[in-house]
Amino acid sequence: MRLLLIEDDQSLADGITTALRHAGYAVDHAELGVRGVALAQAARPDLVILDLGLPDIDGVEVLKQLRRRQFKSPVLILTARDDLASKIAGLDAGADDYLTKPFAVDELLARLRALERRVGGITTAELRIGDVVINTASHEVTCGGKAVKLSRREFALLRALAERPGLIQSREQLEEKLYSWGEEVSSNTVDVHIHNLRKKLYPELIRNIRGVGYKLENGQ
Amino acid sequence: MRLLLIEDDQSLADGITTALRHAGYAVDHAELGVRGVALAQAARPDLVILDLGLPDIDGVEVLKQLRRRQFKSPVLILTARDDLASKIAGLDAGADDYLTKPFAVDELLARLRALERRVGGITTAELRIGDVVINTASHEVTCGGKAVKLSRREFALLRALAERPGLIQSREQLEEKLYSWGEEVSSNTVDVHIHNLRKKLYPELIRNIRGVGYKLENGQ
DNA sequence: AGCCACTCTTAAGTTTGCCTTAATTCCCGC
DNA sequence: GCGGGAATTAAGGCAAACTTAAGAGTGGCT
Repeated sequence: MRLLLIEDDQSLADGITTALRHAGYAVDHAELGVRGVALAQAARPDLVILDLGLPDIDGVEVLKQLRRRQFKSPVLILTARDDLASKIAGLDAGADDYLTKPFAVDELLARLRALERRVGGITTAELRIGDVVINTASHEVTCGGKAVKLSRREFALLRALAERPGLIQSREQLEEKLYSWGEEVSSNTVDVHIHNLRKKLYPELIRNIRGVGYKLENGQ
Repeated sequence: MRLLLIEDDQSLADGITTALRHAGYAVDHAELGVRGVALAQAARPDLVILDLGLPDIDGVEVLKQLRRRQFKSPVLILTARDDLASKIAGLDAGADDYLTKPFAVDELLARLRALERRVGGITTAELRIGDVVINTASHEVTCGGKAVKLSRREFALLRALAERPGLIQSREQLEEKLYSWGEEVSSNTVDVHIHNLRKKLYPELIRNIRGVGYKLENGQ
């Protein structure tokens, strides 16, 4: 799951970024509105967090530009506690949710999950593939009822596959979902994580199509 | 993946077309707006690349006509660098992305992939020829309900044929669709794959026209 | 701050399965 | 029947995928 954060306050941005990365998101970060618009088009994030109080362009204007360019991913806006006017303007311009500063990171994470679900058309926080159950909120995974402990990357990978069961995704596509800009890997990392997932769950769960990519069996 | 290019500049169109073919797309090409609208309805492409500067109808008008006729596939528009007005008009008329000329082919390919991804779940990724069903997303093929395991090249070949049922395609044309630049083969590879496909599916599916090429029977 | 545990990335070695090649046979049209 | 395109077959080579292990990096705990 790829996410774009448009936020000028460096320390706040750092905090959010690390928290989100820990939660398994690939996070891109822009400090200015113009850069945010560019990044949104280049990186095609699944979610955007947009601070309305940017130093260059007004945040609402950034949002309008995005929507005008057919950018469809949900946008969550961050506003100051008392800035009701721009909050409303933001929602009118196509924001999907808002959060007033200051906020708890857990709250942010919860809202993001809700947004993901809303656009994915999914109603529960659980993904099921065969007898593997993935809880996207608690990051818990069970296989045949037994809890399985997955690391961050393993979880992100499994989830990326589970969101589109049956669909084949290439290594490159999967890497895009796991890694932010400047985090790119240059090895067979995906292979290794796939291997570890197969070991922790069961080998037949993830199938490889030689020369094409990986997919999850379309769970019965 | 089937694609329609509406572009009047012959040399540009040729360049784009070959690049796209090598990237695995089945490309139809129209030089005029009217013809583009007709082809879009006849060929049902999964993606459209539309140059806004056409000699007959205005490109934006083409797009409006398409959308008015319930044409749902994503459309990427090509504009001159400075023609901001028609770019915006294009987006408002239902374009999904744009690219300003001149552009690098890689950029175009990247955008197309992004568009595919965006609509990935929406477009039905199934081709049917008689009782052979080809799922391009999961690379699964069934023949009379039974799953058949195809290798990458076999799948690509079957897909190339199935995208144009009834049309005779020469070995050279098929090779072009299977191999990218610098991968050319110098033997009867296509023959062999055809043979294996016939064995795995059924012999009558693929017909040879002596001296011309191969075709799929126009599914009953 | 320092230590410990855990995870991630890299890279090398191994396995696997597919693709190409090419030789041979088949068959269609002349 | 003859020529040439098409079908068939089998094997070797090769690249993709798998496996393993080690070292770097990270975070957590005391």
